[in-house]
Amino acid sequence: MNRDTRLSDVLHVLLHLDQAKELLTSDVLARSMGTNPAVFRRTMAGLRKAGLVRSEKGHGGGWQLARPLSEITLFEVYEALGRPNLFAIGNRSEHTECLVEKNVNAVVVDTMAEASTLFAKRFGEITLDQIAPRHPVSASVHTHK
Amino acid sequence: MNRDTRLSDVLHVLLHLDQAKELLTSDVLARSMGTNPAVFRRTMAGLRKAGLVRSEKGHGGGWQLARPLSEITLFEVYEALGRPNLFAIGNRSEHTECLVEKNVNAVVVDTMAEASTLFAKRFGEITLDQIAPRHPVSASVHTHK
DNA sequence: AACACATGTAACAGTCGGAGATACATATAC
DNA sequence: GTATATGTATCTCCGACTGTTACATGTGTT
Repeated sequence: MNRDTRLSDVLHVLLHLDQAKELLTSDVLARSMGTNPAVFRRTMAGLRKAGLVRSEKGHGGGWQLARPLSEITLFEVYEALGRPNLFAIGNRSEHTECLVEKNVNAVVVDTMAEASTLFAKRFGEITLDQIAPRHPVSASVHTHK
Repeated sequence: MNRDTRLSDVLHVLLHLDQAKELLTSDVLARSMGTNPAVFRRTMAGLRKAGLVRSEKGHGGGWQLARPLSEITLFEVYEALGRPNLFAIGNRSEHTECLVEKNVNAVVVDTMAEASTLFAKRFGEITLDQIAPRHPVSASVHTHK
């Protein structure tokens, strides 16, 4: 399956936004993310609704952080993306008459729930400033390729 | 993304195999799994190679357990399937020059590794007899729909 | 007002991996 | 030899993220 890279993509962008003094355009940020502006805006829409970033239209417009990195947890970012599915595995049918299948489903679901809790815990503990490089090497946004 | 249901499918089948006195055919087992014989055989091929089950060709042939449920862990089954990918999320590129991206990738990868360890631990602790219903309600294999 | 610039979003094609389906070779019991 | 079952190759189907194009909306400049 194709890996859903939105979380890591968006984190990357947020850290770059923090290093920037002015607004950065979708065009520039999409390039740093390795994709195109439309995909970028689609992905960032949730973060804007969640109040993590602001965007300005028109001449001189672009994107900026709405809060300092220290006040944004990784979990909030994950939620703002719409809590995308974490797992590639699962049960064929959630509701079944078969007792055997019920037991199997329970084991798989329980383990996934545990893992899910672990994700939530770790992500909730980490604020974005903890991920930012201590001594920013460059204030410029790089481009891919 | 489509959920990979092979693990739960196969567990389901193994528990039914334990309840059966004789060999069960791919046709019967595929029906109980809710799929068709070819998919079933493709999925079970790994378990046969791993020595968890045996299969006999020809008239009166079919499948049987090669070991008692108490000597098969959930983790062994997972391995026999070829350790299918557990997660739907990931990083866009594993190797990058960007320091920011490196940090982000590390956080995501580390958390996934932790979750992966949790899966391995839980799965390793559980033998299949622990999932089997205590008092088998029926020795017959049900069919879907 | 006209224009350039930037975001917002809809609509549709591309991609990748599991799942479904068919065909056919191989092996075994009767 | 025939019926029965597995073993496997080869397609197509499907769903979710990704990529792309097109166009509407809003904003600053001249």
